[in-house]
Amino acid sequence: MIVEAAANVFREKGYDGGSLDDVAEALDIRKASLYYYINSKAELVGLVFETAMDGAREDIDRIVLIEDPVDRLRALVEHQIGRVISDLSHFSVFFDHIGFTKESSAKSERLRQLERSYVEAFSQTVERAIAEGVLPDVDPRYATRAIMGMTCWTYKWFDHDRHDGAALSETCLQLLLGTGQAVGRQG
Amino acid sequence: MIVEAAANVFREKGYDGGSLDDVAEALDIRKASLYYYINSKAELVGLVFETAMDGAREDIDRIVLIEDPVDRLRALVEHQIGRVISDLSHFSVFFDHIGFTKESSAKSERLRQLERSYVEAFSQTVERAIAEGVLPDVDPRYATRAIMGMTCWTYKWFDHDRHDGAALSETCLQLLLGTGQAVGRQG
DNA sequence: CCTACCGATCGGTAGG
DNA sequence: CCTACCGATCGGTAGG
Repeated sequence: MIVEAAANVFREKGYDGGSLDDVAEALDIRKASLYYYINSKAELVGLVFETAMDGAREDIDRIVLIEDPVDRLRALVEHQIGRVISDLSHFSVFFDHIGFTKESSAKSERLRQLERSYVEAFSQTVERAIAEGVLPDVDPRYATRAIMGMTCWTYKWFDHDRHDGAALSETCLQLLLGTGQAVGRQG
Repeated sequence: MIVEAAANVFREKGYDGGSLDDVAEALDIRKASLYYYINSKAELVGLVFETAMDGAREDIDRIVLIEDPVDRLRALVEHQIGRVISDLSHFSVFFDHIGFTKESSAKSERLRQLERSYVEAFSQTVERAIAEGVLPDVDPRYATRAIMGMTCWTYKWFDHDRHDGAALSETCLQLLLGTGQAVGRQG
């Protein structure tokens, strides 16, 4: 698919560094032919964003409904990491090139809102975990960013041949929940 | 300084998206004049990397020497966050455009080694925290990445007008140490 | 989905 | 530090 090809190109070379010629070459067609499917390069990268977002949004609405606090936090971390590592190209483009769409078109405005509502749901889940005592009593704004960093950062280094997503999720959860023989934690 | 101007331009527009004309304009000179100071665009972005790295390296060598496990971990988190937020432009370029220097010149090889030894020192500090029981008994490789993500991710969202670096550091530490109240603060 | 092409912009150089 | 300029590449269009 054209969106997959674009995601791979933009991941390797960046949005500005990757050309439509590169995308076309990956599809074994000519650049001009791309315009049969898309109207502009900006629209193409918008489709990459959308693909990354749409999948992630499905999960989070379901996660919010989980009742057990630990299960809910676990689901949040596992799904964030799972989404990112199963779609490294899309998320690389999404994370490193958001804000490049200068135009405030209806499309990019919709994307920005999609992202906002995603962060909002993520944030609420963290807030509840704090209120329920599953996480320490910290500033929920910073805790949200910290946990997003912990999980999203994955796209910078994760390699499917060398790393294991489940083990990573487990590590993150243990760091957050403080389980294990942590000092001053029993009680 | 020319490196500061370049960092700002590359942060806002990316390495490929930001032109030498942009950098020159920020300095109120002509593009050709930049070549009195630099030999290429790649060299310029290399100088941006170097600036970000050199500062961070100073700290970490000192942090490794701290004896108290909690103090050492605290210093690691505080300095990582402190460096990133005091140099948002440089680190944005560093994190999002590393690997773009295709040439394996002596310079870029030196930079890659600088980065490797930095990650190595960071990693050792996390490993020791696990061994000493300050962090849960998790895979140190993933724990290193998780903590780097937690702290480095800051460059994506931190705004000096709206956020407080010290409060963020405190939140990260409490999440990691699992204490409701701050640990290791009083003497 | 193609060939052919355009205007704009880019990194970099000549020569002062 | 400047004016002037070059070759290459880019996103996008015409017309089929």
